[in-house]
Amino acid sequence: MSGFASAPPPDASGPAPLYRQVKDYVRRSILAGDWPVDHRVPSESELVRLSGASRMTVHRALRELKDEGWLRRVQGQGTFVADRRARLDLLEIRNIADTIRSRGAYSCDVVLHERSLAPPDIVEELESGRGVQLFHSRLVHRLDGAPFQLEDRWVNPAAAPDYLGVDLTRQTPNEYLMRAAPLSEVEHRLEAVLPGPLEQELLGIGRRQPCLLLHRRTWSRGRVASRAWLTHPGDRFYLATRFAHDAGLPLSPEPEPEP
Amino acid sequence: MSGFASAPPPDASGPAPLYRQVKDYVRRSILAGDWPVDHRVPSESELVRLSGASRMTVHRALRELKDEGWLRRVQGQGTFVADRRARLDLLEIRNIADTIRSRGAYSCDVVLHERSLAPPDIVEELESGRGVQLFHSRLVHRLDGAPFQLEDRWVNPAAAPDYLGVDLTRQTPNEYLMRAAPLSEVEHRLEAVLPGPLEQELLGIGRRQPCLLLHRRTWSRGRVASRAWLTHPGDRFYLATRFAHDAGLPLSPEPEPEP
DNA sequence: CGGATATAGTTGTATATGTAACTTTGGTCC
DNA sequence: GGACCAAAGTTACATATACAACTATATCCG
Repeated sequence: MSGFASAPPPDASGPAPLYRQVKDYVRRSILAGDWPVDHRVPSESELVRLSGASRMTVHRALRELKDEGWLRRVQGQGTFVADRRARLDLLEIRNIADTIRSRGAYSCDVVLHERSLAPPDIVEELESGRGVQLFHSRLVHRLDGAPFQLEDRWVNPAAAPDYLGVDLTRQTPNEYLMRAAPLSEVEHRLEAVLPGPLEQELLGIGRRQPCLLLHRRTWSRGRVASRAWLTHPGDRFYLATRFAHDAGLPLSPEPEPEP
Repeated sequence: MSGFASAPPPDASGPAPLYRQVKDYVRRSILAGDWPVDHRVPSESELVRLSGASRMTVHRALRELKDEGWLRRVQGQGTFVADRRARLDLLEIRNIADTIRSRGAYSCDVVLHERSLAPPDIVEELESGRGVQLFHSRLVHRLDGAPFQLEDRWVNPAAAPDYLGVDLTRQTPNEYLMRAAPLSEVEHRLEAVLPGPLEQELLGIGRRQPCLLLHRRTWSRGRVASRAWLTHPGDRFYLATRFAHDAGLPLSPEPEPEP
């Protein structure tokens, strides 16, 4: 076997770090279906042998995959493929590209990117004048090639006049807008839906697959800058975050015996 | 300064690992407000001096904090406190019960409220011993009489021994637990699902009605206190946050007059 | 057979060390 | 003054090594 370094980094920024190669190898094996849930992943020493990396490097790769919800590790026992209903953060509003990149290779299809006349309800939500043409884009964000999120967005030309000139494959709408139209306010609404046929096809999902739909509206300089629908298959993991409160513990009652 | 090891592990399972102590120190400094956004965090070598740990250990702590969104690191430059404002939504998810009350008359049916032997996966999630009986409750929260949310919850007796004696029609599980087992940490996971027949009946919804399913796990005093499934018909509003950014203020053109 | 014990294999943490890449700063030279 | 270069300080990656903690299995002994 061994398929290390078989997927060179899509970007040309030199070879990926070793730990990353090991991660990719394991992740690919899972995504390809070679290792089903609860399958026992080669041990650290085994992967050392397979990859040629040191144990610390292999350990780091596996630890990060565990933290990201791909693996389940049991001390004294081994490493296993985790149940994929595990976490992925959607509601973390940082841009989708970073979220995906932290878990695999990011890519996207630009299905639509044009100026067009919006239906009345959109016009109303964007609080723009009637008859004004708006920018409209639709993207499929992909993780390791598989559809991950469908983004349908209307943009207010008054807030981001250059939107049509942006290469959305190099910069997500969110990334561009954050720069071009500094965010002043955001509104979110979350919903569970059964998508229509078009969305089903773009996302590559079945008819009975429920999805999370995140409605999002952003303001900039007192104007509505954009209105987006972010659709996300609901069986592939979801938002998870863990928030520590510090439980009211004293902040530093005991100084430090500094040598 | 120095407040290392000031927050002893809430659980009594021995001292926290070193890298964890360093993480906690940095996180505490941020949460306490000592280090504002863009504040420059002590360098690795500085933290080595302060903590007594090795550089690798300090490096791991900072790297994980970066991965978790607390820090921003720039090679050749330093480590800075990241801007987490855009992630506030996560915190908003906490008070769902209050959300229900704010919309109308609240009532609930207690479908189940007992001590019972939990299936293995639940036991694992609650991190309780095998063979230990746990508390189990299932409620239908109603808004103006109509089913609004289905709550299925397992409670750790070690964290809330009196749970069975609580009148859940007068006090929601969440309300009781907040008092009885002070919250130290929360984990959420969100999912879109098509509920099974039982849930459909309890919620009074149709076969093709997708729902939002919020997984929730709470910690108290170092223990997992409870694990809950909150099911919510997806055609009703679920989460709506609007978050203002202090639009008028410049984005800190002058970050930090660091001596 | 049953139980205690030793052993091998696994993951978790920690350190010491080295190299590479990047940024800022300061100085030198023209 | 301007361009170039060197040095210091920073983060990033990788390795070798060691020990600790935990699990499962095999073995020995009564």
